[in-house]
Amino acid sequence: MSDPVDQILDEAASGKSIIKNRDILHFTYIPDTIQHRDDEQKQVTQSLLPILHQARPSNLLVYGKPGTGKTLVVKKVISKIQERVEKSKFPIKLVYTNSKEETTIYGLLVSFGRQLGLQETELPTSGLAISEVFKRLLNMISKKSLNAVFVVDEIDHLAQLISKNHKDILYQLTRANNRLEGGSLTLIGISNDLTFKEKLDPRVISSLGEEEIVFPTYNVEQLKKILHERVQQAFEPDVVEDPALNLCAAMAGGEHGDARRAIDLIRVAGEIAERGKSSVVTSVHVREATQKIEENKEQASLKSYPLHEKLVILAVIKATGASTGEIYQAYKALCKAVGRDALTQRRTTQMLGEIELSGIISGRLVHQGIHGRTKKYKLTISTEMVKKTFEQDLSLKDVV
DNA sequence: ATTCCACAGGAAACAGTGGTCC
DNA sequence: GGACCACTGTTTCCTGTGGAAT
Repeated sequence: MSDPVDQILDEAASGKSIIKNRDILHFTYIPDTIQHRDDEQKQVTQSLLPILHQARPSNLLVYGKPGTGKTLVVKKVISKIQERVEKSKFPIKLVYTNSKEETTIYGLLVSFGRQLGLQETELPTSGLAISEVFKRLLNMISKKSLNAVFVVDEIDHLAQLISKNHKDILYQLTRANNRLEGGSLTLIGISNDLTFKEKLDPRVISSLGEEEIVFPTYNVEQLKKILHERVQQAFEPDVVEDPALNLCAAMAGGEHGDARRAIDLIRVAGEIAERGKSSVVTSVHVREATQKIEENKEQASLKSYPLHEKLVILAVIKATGASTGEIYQAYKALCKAVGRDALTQRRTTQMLGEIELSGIISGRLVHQGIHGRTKKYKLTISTEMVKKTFEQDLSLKDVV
C-alpha cells in the first residue's frame, strides 16, 4: 500500500485533474471583457470622463444586486483611466474601500488615509476625534493638490453605520470640495440595496446621487453564457455536462441572477466530481454542491457566534417552538450549567433578533390575548448540525 | 368598552478598553 | 497624568401592542 498522502500528491502532480485552471473559477477573475455589461461599462466611463479633461466628475451612485459585476466594472474603468492619466502626469488618486470590511467609520476613514499615503504617525488607527481624522484627510488632498476619487463599495452598509452613530460623515464627504483649497474629491458609491437612500439625509442624496447607474440582474441565458465561457477555460474539454451547466445557471438565476453564485456552484461541483474520481461533472454533483455550500455557510456562521449567542441557540433547541420567556428560562439554566452569569432578558431578545437575521432561527409574533404578546422561535437548520458544531466548543461540550 | 398580560423593541446611559494629545 | 475620543457590549427605563377576559 502506498502512503495516502503520496497517493493524492502523485495524482495531482500527474495532472489527472479535470480542472485545468482553478483561478478562472473565481468570480473576481476578470476576463478581458465583462460579459453582458457593455452598456454599463460605457455609462460608468462616460460619468468618469471629466477626469481625463482634468475636471472633477459628478459624484456617482452604482446600484445592482450582488454578483451583477458592479464592482468589477467600476474597478476596470478606473484602472483604465488611471493608465491614461499616469501618462499625462495629472495627479489623480483612486482609493477603494469596502465598508463591510470596516466595522467603524473611523476605520473606513483611516483606510482612505492610508491609501492616500498618510502614515501611522500622521494618522493613528485610533484615539482621534472623527472630525480630526477627516481634517487630516482633506489637508493631505489640499497639500498635494490630489484629485481623489473615493470608491465606497457597499455604501448602504456605511449608511447604516452612520444612522447608528448620528455622524454626518457622508454629508461632509459629498461637500468636501467646498473646504478644499487645492485638489478635489469625488465619491463613487456602490450599493446592493436600491432603497438605502431612504435612510439618508436628503442633503446627502442630492449631492451623492448626481449621477446614478443601475446594473440589471443577469437572466438565465446570460448566466449560461458566462458559465460556458469560464467552463471552457477552466475545465478539460467535455468535462462539464450540459444539464449540469444549465442547472447551475437556473439555480443562480432563481436567486436574483447572481453570477458569483453560479460560478461558485460550478467550481464546488467540479471539486466534488474530482474527489469522487468522476471524469465528468453532472447535475448530481451540482445538487451536492448546493447542499455543501449551504452547510458550510451554516457551520461557519454557527462557529462565529460568541458564547452567549451559542447558549441562546441551544436554549431555542431545548425549548423548541417556545416563547421568548421560556427560551430565557432555558438559557438561564444553561448559563448555570456552564458556570456563567446570565445576561438580561432585554439583551437576550436582542440576541434572538440578531440570530434570526442570519437565518439560523425563525421567529413568529404571537398574540395570546390576555396572555400577552410574545415571539415564538424555532430552529431552521438541523439540530444535529448545531450539536455537531457546538460539540467542538470545549465550554459547551457538557450541555450539548 | 375597558382592562390586562407578556412581552417587543427603541432610546439612552453606562462601563470598560484602548488609544491620542498636550 | 489627565482630558478627551471612538467603540463595543450591556443594562435600565420606557412605551406600545392586540386580542382574550371581564
